[in-house]
Amino acid sequence: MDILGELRERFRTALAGLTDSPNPLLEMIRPAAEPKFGDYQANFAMSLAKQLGRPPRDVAADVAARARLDDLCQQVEVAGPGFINLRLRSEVLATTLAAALVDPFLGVPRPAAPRTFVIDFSAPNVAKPMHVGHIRSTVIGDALCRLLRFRGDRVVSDNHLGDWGTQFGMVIYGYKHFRRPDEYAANPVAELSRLYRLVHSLIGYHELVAELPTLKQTADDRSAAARRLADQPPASDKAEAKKQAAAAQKALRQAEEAAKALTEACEKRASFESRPDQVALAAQHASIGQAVLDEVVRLHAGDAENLRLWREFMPHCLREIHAIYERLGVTFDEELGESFYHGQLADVVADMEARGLTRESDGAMCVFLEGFDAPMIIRKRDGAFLYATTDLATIRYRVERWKPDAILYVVDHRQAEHFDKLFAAARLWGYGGVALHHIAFGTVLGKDGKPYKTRSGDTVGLEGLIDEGVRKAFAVVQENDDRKPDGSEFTAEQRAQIAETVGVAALKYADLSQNRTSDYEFSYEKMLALDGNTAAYMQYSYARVRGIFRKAGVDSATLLAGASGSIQCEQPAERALALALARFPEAIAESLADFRPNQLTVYLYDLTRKFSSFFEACPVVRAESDELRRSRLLLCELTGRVVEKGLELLGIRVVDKM
RNA sequence: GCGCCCAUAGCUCAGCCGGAUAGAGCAGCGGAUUUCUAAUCCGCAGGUCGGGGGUUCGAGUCCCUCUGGGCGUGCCA
Repeated sequence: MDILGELRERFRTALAGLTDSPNPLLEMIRPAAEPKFGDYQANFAMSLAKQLGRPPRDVAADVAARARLDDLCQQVEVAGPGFINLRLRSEVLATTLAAALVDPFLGVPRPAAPRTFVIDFSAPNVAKPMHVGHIRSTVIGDALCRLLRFRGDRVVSDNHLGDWGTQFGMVIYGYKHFRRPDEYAANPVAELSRLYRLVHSLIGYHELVAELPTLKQTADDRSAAARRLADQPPASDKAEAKKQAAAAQKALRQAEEAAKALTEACEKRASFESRPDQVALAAQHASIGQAVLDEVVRLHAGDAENLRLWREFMPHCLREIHAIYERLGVTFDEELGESFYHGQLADVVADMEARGLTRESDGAMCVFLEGFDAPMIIRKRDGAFLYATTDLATIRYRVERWKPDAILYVVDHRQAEHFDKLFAAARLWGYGGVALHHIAFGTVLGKDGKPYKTRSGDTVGLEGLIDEGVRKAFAVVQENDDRKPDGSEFTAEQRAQIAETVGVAALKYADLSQNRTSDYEFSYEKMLALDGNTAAYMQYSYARVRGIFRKAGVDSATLLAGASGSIQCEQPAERALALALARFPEAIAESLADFRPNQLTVYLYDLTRKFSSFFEACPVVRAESDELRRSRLLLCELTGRVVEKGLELLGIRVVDKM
């Protein structure tokens, strides 16, 4: 049973006749802020009293009486200005948990009308190695798929691969000019990756050199501006003088930043130029940037050679990223990348044109949208299409093929404006029937508060990130196993397996436990911490549950098949754990209300803490009576299952021992 | 310039649609182990929720404004 749902239904009946819109009021029934207020509290009486023009406490008492809660609550009291505090009967907890124990959905109610979601996430460029920037989309998107499916909705997960853009132009150009045939034959993925990096660095060098004069100019301008402000005589007015000082400070800071940027650029150039072979290559390929774009144009135009190379490279690139997905435990129903939509783009533009939605401007085909300064460009002056065009084609395809109720885009918050425009354009185009959501997330930052990079300023590869996490996890596993009082219990292979599970879990959990909208600071130390809100803490709780069953010599199946007997909640720690277990449905609902997996991590942390307290306070195997032992074993069993399921919904695995 | 986002304990962060005395972890301090995994538990200390104004019975949460920071901003994705 979903207790909160049941309480709301009781109050819905009680509110009949008092208000025409009970839903907002029912939303105000929630878990109690503090244990001393009970288990749940209803906060709507103050607001309802206002509407009715009656004293809030009277309204609260009246509605509480009409809700007929006696069978659910052992105590219902009106407190403060009109809060209704509710304390559940222990029998209600016991029957709720008994039902959850035999329910594959652990008490989470089935939806009356399942909906269909298309979830667009991960979407890496396949021509270059995945990096830290892909972790959030991949992990959050996967968790949302799992959560929605568990709730009973239909989900189509779609990896909208970047398989048709500039990155492929780089690889093709690299292959044509720099390939090492032997290495390509031996290890195509590594060689393609090398070619990508080489071309990328050559283009980067040329751009850097081209950019240098501008950087120098900016640095000079800012420095002059800062000096000018610093030399300004202070204003006589105090407030004005303060403002002046602040402006001078700011100008100085900007000047310093510009100078730093210039210095860094010069250092970068010097570093590149310290290798004569690189300089020679750069000189030989002076217009490599344009040449790469030309390769892309040829590919898009159907050039036989480039298309052949693209078809040859794709399987290698896909194998590379799939290896990472496998390690992360992430799968997709579809992987329809940009290339899939290529043939549909001209028609998208033609169709929108035919409907009178477009207007030509400076040679580009545009959709002008109300509320936006800049139009959405769907065909460039040179005739090429853009990602906006592909995104529109993708919406049309998805709507026609899957008829979804909603499409979710799990994409970096920096693209918010793009999606605002895209969704507005889609509505204009006639696709207003499907709900379109941008599930935005923040940036992964380094210790310096800037986007996470290696010390030399390169992006951090995702595979290396996982390896490092697993390596650090291994050290922890090893240390703890060595320290066990009865001697270590794992083989080297077991240690490695545990480390892989714990390390990957730490990485994913660290990401999922953040509010997705905020940036967060990446730290191995934090994510692999042994306590606090970390994956290891959850996994440890699960392992402890399994440990109890091993010690008790009971397995879950025989426990459940055994003679019935209800769960007791005499001890505060037992009751607190029972209540937390009964709230699993609320946690699922809360996580999906605004697509925030961190709501589930908050719940799991609360649950496992309560389990730890229970573990300390309440002996299970050595309980005073068989009845109590059985009751506690049932609590442990459900805890294990909820933790395992909760982590599974986050894409995280458990281990029996650690 | 315009637009969006952010500012909560020393640090990293929660805080749901406005609800009672703002919560965790880390770091700090003090306890607990002959006991089912101490990868743990219990306790102490730590706050002008960036400043100011407003709406409300009630504001960290909503509105206005200022300050500081991040991001985006017509032919990249």
